[in-house]
Amino acid sequence: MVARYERIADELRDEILTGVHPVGAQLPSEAELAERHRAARGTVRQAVAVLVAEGLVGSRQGARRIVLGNARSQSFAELHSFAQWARANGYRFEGQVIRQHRRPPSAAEAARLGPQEVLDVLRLRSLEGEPVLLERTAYAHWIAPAVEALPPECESVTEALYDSAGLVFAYGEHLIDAVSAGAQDARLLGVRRGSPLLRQRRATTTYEGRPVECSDDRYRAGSVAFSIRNSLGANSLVRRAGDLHFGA
Amino acid sequence: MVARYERIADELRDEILTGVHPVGAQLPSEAELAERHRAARGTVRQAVAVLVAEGLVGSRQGARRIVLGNARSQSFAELHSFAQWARANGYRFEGQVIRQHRRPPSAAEAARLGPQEVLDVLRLRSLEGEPVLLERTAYAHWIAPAVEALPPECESVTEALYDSAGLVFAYGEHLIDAVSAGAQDARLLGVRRGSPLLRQRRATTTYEGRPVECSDDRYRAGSVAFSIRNSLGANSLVRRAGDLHFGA
DNA sequence: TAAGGGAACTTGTACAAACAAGCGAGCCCT
DNA sequence: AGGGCTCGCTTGTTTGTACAAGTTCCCTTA
Repeated sequence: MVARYERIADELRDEILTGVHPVGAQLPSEAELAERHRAARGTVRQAVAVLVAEGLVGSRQGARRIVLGNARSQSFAELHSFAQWARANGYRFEGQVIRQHRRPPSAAEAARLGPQEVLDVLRLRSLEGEPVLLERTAYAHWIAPAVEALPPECESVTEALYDSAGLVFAYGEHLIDAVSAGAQDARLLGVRRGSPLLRQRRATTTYEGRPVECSDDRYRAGSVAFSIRNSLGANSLVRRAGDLHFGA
Repeated sequence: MVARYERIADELRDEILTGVHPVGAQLPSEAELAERHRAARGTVRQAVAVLVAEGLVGSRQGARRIVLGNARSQSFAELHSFAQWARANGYRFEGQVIRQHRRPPSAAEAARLGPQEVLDVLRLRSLEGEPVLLERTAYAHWIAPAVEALPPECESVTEALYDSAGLVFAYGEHLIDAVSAGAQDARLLGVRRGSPLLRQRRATTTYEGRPVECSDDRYRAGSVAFSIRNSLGANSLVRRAGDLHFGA
């Protein structure tokens, strides 16, 4: 059962994406949309709130809402899972475990995942036949057995863990910066040592807030970019000081 | 006049940040919060929705809400304006225009800003005395005079343009990736040619959706990172294919 | 002609009520 | 002891109403 406001949001998003409401144009008023869909104004407001949160629509008191963009914004899953993102965009991709072993957690990992041993996995992923992403992931102790049971060439770890252990990645925190390729990075990604990599460090938890993994993912420069739309009202991406001068 | 739900949100956020509700703990139920603040349930829902959007709180049907994090998330302005971000975080910073001239727009710029001449500004910014950020910004024709009127060592362009022209940057689209430093980048930022830079390309518009600027900002590696919190429900940061194989 | 003052429209905030849906704990039965 | 079930609690969805606040545009007035 899909909620009413979601169906209205889907329909509106579709109209934006197909150009019925081009970029810069005004959206119908809430009253108009409410009548068209035979819904209460509150329901319509929830629907457009979805589009505002996606950055497709701009909204301010007193003025009609306007269309800001017409690019589909992807889901949490696609941000979180390389495989789901690549599949949703129709890319050819592979994955391969290079190394996998248990070890004591680092200080930073212990703070997030707890003091028990973590499962350290080094995974190389390729897009359109070329190596693109190197993942260094530390899995929490309690999920380690399920990860070890996966085949080394497993396409989507996220989906496999859901199927085998019922695990759902629900919340994530991501830190994005640029680093230069180390010796191992360079060898596995097929770039020169010192060449730029886009790094995404992330920590994810289950619905209950239980920590699942910490990861250091490094993308070959030029292979992927992260995109965000924001507005004065609300945004969640923030700039943070790195550790150049500030020792964090 | 601050909205009721915002005051409730502020109070709740404060309780989370000060540890009254530690990470992993349950938040009071909506009914409880409603009674405590003598507000309707809907108003309380609006308040917690703010915190959910900030990534501080996780929410799912049937279960009590839980605290996910306790780091303050910054505002749109701080993401958009280097000066406002640096000031809010108590850093020492400077800015200096290196070069400034009018020129015809590139194809990409013309698509966003229109066919008229743009004002191209090259600006170097430093943090704690070290050069950290190189901004290459193209301002739309209509705002160019106001930008040219600014002093070359202007600290905050965003604020100066608000004061002088009443300009408000309201919506932005950002694309984040890693590139290697070119000759000019290297010289001005004081790094070796080819060393990694974190690049943020952005396009911003006014409230009315009128394009203001396109910019290519390059941060020295290690100086800043971008941070995002997201959840299965909603997120706006997405991964995008770069132009390595896909010619975008 | 230009400035000023509304009036109509549109979005934002707040309240109240009802039902749906999911979670968790405790209870009962085997 | 363990498994299954029910019941109460909690969050999600929807409707309706009322007023506040900001925008837009037209019309009046100087």
